[in-house]
Amino acid sequence: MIKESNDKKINVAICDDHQVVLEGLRLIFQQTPQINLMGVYNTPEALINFLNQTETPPQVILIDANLGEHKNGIDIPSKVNNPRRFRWVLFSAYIDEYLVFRAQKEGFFACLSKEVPSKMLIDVILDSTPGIKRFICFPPLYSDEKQYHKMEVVDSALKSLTKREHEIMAELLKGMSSKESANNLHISIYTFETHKKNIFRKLEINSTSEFMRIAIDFNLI
Amino acid sequence: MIKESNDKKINVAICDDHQVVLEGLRLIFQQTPQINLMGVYNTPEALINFLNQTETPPQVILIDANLGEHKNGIDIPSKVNNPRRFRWVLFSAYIDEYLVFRAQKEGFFACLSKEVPSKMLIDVILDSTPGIKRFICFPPLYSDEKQYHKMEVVDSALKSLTKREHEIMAELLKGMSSKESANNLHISIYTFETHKKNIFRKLEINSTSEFMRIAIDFNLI
DNA sequence: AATCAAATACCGAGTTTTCGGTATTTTGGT
DNA sequence: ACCAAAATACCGAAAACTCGGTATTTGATT
Repeated sequence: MIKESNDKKINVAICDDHQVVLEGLRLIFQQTPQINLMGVYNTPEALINFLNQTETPPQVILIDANLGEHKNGIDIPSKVNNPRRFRWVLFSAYIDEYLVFRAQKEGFFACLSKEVPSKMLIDVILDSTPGIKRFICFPPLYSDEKQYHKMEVVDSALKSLTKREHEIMAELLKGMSSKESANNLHISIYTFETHKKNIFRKLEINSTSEFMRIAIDFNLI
Repeated sequence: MIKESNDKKINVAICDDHQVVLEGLRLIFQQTPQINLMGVYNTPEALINFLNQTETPPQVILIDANLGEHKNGIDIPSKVNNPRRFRWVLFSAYIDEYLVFRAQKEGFFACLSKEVPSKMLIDVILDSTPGIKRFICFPPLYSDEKQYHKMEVVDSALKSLTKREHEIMAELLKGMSSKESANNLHISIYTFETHKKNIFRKLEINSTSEFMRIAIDFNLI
């Protein structure tokens, strides 16, 4: 699985839950002399384990955004010791403003759609030498000031929610009435509405439909 | 791009908007003697064009569910002349009950998650000989009677919606109030509510949250 | 010219949600 | 044992939504 790094090749590790992508990338990288594929992982745990233990670290880590079972590649750097040792490249089937927003916050070097030709992927990996600071995104995304504000509000709001508020959110997402939801959680409808009110205030919204829309836009579902 | 069919190899065509998947599958199939890869397409249009014109049709067509820009691989068979000439295999990053439900309705032979190892993918393709009728799904999904009823209701309801009702739906999905939505469409709030009422009746639901939930479950968004 | 589906608009009653309060109990940490 | 945060519960008024009606206009088809 793991090869020794040799010469001046760029050492790369990849993580994707799709076997064909993994095997495809392996074959593609094998045909690229400048790249040395060190490790191929299909779960974030396996990758994190490798990164925290290896003595010959990769320069670049190519990681899929959607790793199944609600796991997101974007959360991986923060779970690795000294994540800034590596150049993280996010590789995703679906790219939207919020994904790019979070990728930048988490210190990713680039965010690429899986639609890009493999040549571009290789170029980005090979360009990933120390010194380059600019965040690379393809296809490029535009987000206006209003959108950016909303992303910041939602992002920090979500982090400030309590455990119970998260449970109320999960209940809201089922699309039932407050009465039903309160019953499900075995609490008074008043309590449910209070939690809801607090969530809405933090998210700066004022209706359940708006909440559902945010859930869609911000991948809460 | 297109090779002549030779001997007893299974002729396969594939369509996926992700370049690395396409290149990966090409390399994988090249290493599989029983498979002859006839064509590789990154848009449904290119695939449909090929299928409607070729004189040496493939036996199996491997097609990605999500083809970007709201295009879905599931809709392709119905756009091809005599689609039952081919064995359609759906290959998707996300699999849920509704996807499988629709795949079966559209006459797909199998529905596979992209998480499956390439060996399984190849096995399914090679098993795809005339005579086998059973629908293959991996990972297998269970859906109870209630879920199935809901899928049937929603599926037929969606087809019965008028043009305007689709526009009202799109507006609903924005998560705004009826007043705002009616304004956006330049119609009276009464009209908007009437359309909404009719949509709800067809979908057998009675709140906007429930509608949003359906939109999520049934990929209306 | 007649017909039918679709789109438009309105009414009213009952229900639910939204949101400003206040207040008590439970829980976790120092 | 104390403190602060979290979770619980309730009130009331305004707003919004749901849903049963009815009814007119528009557009396409026969």
